[in-house]
Amino acid sequence: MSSDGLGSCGIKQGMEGKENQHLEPSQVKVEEPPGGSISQQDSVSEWLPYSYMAMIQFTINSTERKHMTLKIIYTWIKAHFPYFKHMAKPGWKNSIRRNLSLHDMFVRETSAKGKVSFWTIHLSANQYFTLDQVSEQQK
Amino acid sequence: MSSDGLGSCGIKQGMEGKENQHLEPSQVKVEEPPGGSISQQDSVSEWLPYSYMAMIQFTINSTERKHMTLKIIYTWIKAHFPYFKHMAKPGWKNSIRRNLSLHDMFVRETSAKGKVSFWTIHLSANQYFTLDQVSEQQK
DNA sequence: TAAATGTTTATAAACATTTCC
DNA sequence: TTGGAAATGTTTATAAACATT
Ligand SMILES: [Mg+2]
Ligand SMILES: [Mg+2]
Repeated sequence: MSSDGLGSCGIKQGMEGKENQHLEPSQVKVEEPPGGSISQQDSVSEWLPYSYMAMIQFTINSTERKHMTLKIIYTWIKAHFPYFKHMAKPGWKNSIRRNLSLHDMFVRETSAKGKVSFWTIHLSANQYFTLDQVSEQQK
Repeated sequence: MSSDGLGSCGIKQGMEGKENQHLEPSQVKVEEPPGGSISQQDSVSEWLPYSYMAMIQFTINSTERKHMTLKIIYTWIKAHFPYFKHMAKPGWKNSIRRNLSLHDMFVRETSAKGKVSFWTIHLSANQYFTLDQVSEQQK
């Protein structure tokens, strides 16, 4: 029982609406690769791989200075989780912004000259989790 | 501009689903009173009258000891807001529980003998708003 | 003025814990 | 007393309204 709160979030995406609960197989498997069955990569990308809170921690902690603009957070997450290239709902950026605001651990700071704002992780809350660390634990 | 965060929440209920966006008038006005047009009371009850956070504050602050069990919170809210007699979605109790957990201002305490748990408002956060006070301001 | 960014609330749901029958 | 059902409690996702930059 890991208690770091960074496990996979377990919520299946893409067919949660009432109108989609009885999809035909043809509607489920779109663009199956010609090679054969669906790859592990694609299978995994059907799921939100971690909570947004966890993914934002991985993202910000991936940099030396532990701070990042919103735009770069979007970019990093899309680059590191296949889910956001194919399956993510259009609201995923909304969800990231909502998590940044909601959780006290994420703190917005403004650059010395003003203008640019960076998201950081509250010092006393940061356990410096990174995606590499957590992926390692799952082996 | 009131800044107490207790204003009406402004979210219209009952036809937000895609499948309900173009209701016929006959579906909108059910059980119109024989007297004529819809009464002010009924009109108001179509709307969530305050945020759940505000309503829970009114509820707990209505008692001398400023604490209340979940069951009584349900009862008080249903008794004081017509919305919860007619229009509320089935998930309204879920929303109350979620708000109690989510907001730090609501604190669960256990009775001396154990067993019963009461919800209270964090002392430093309680502004002792009551429904009467806020209704008065709207006149 | 428009788009991007930031904040807050509602709703549904998964899941855990506690209490009741 | 105990086992299962119901109630209670916690957390996350998603959509949306709205404010600010
Ligand atoms: Mg924050
Ligand atoms: Mg609380």
